[in-house]
Amino acid sequence: MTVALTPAQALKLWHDVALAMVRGAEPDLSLRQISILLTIYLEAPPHTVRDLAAKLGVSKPVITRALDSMGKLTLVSRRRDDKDRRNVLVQRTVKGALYLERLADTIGALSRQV
Amino acid sequence: MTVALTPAQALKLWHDVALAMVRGAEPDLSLRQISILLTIYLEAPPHTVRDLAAKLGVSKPVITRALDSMGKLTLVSRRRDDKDRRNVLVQRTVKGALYLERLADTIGALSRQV
DNA sequence: CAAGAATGATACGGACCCGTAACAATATAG
DNA sequence: CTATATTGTTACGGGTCCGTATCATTCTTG
Repeated sequence: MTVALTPAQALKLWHDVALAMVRGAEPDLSLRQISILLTIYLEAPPHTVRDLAAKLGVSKPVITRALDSMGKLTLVSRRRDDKDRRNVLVQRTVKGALYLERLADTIGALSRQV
Repeated sequence: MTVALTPAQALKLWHDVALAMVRGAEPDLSLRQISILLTIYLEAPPHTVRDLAAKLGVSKPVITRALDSMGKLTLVSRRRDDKDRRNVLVQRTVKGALYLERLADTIGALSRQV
């Protein structure tokens, strides 16, 4: 089943969700951080710093720093790859899953009001 | 006609749109800035600094600074209220309208792929 | 092995944003 | 007219993020 939002519906939904996130108690993640978080949780592992940087079109330090800050919030975690110890594998956490679950509920609920 | 996104659809849509915004050439606006911009363009005027601060649940300086930076990008403009010269009325611009038009198209197109 | 490539992290200088507190301009109340 | 309230802006100290360049570690190649 396809969704097919009209432009007006799209803007209203984006407005409502952005407002809910700004007003909400959750720490304000940047658009880049949210992109990284969603990529980790929606796409198939493994996720390396290099892959994420390429996917987002940003430099590697941007990813490293975003993982630092989201790691402090325990939204993601990092582990060395035993196969190739140069790589770092980015992994999901319970808290990160809960965060996105709440986000999905928010978007879903607001989508019913557009 | 209602939209009713499932949680999985909601996250995928948010992921795709966030990724498009991060990868896009547009200047990266923060979530707060986007909230302000959408409020100005979607809700009925007049929009004052005080009203926007209350609506977003942030302090007035946050609004002033966001208007400064978005004003530099000519996404919004400001004008004194002649009725009460303490007030500042936030106004739309052609460039701001085009920015949101592109955003709406992006969301609309990606919504058809969830 | 040794030399080169690849990966992620760090250093650095600059830009931006935050929240609190003060401020100038304007309006309102007494 | 003076005192008070309201509005938006600015100042300040602190934090975060950016992009570039550099670094340590690890792998690969010859």
